[in-house]
Amino acid sequence: MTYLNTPKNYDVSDLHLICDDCGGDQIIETPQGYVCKMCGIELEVPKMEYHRPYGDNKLQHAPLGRTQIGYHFERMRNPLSKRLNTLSRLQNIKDNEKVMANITKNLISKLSSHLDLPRSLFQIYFKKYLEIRKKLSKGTKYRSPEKLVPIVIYYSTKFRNIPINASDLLEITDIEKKDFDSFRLQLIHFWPEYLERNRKKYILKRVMEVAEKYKLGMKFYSLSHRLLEKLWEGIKCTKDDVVAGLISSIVILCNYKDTVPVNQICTTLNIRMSTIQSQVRRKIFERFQIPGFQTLVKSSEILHKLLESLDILNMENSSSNNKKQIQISSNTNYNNKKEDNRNISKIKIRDKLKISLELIEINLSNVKYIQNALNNNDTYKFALFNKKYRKNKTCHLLILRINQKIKKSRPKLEHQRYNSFFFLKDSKGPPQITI
DNA sequence: GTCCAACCATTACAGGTGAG
DNA sequence: CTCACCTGTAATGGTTGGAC
Repeated sequence: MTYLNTPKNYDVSDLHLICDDCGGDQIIETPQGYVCKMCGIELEVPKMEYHRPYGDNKLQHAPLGRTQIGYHFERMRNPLSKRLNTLSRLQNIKDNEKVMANITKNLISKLSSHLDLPRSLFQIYFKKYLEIRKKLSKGTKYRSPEKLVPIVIYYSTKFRNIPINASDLLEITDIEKKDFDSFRLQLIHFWPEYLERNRKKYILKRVMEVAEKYKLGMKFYSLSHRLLEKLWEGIKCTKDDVVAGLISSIVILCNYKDTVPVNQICTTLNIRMSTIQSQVRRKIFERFQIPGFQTLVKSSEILHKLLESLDILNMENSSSNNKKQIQISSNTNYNNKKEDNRNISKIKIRDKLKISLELIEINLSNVKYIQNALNNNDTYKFALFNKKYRKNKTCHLLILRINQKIKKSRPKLEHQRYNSFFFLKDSKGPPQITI
């Protein structure tokens, strides 16, 4: 490759350039380089920028920005070189935190623009980054912007119910998936409010994305919404995208089977269809003890019957007319709030499936699941807190006895959310509650 | 109308990962 | 070490469209 040092006031023809492609000598100069007039090809010969020639008897000064105090040899020859060195060293001293802040800002900008995230979130990311970094002790690996920024961006975005794809994020960052995942457990210490985020809102946003992409309309959305509300307690213990995929797939299989393949929905939500299949098998069929599960698609008719029995498909009767709300009057009303009444709701799964089961949902506020020697395989035990607890440090004990017939299908309790849970019973008699 | 290849959806299963 | 959960992928099945 030939490098040309082209002085001012020269003619391109003086350079005797020849086109690499057609061999023509009609070459013109453009801002991008030399171009053949005949075939329009840009020549491989690079166009070099010309500046004034170097004069070793002059100091090179940059006109703007930081002062450039000559080259090394020039400085050495200068009688004031020691002073220049000192000044140069002083000028280069920078506050480390400022340097890190700049790196962080650049990284946030880069990742946000790659993922098309709203520009308005920039300051939120930066503040959250500083907040978490402050809590991390020096020397910890997550203090570096390369690791902390992706984590902050991911969780801050999800916290605001804006969909974000973790694998896309990981692709353009330096953090390993292993580190990214392991910080999830630590996140609770630095950001306990994250656990309180509105997951349902995020999931419904994902469902809305599916509805818009495949033009399924608002009916699809409202069916999914109702299904989510009815099954929430049983299906919530997994990733948000999986829950969104699960309810979308069930509604698709029941009402839109010929419109969109389930596989497409899963691809849109970045999950595997096999995941949805196992979710349906365990969380719908095994949970409700419905026999006859073959595969996801082949079981669509049974799912349709289930949705009918849950009164989800009947949009006209959308009011909860078959949902019994039972208020338990109690003098343990904490802070005199209406919401603190204990609600017991029953949803009957009708005989279309010939299953005589009832799904009991009990929402309890100010309770704590007791995990100690008091527990055995036959009961759940909860502590009910009230005003008395504050004064006397005493509380009521709520014991829920599990019906022996369905003991095998005892649902797993999530240790983080005690105040609402489901269990199944057969149709004979009410659940036994001892207070 | 039939055949066949290409493509896509679905199913089945092995394997990775992390919690207990 | 076991189990639950999820992912990745090969195998299988079904559909579509072009050639004859």
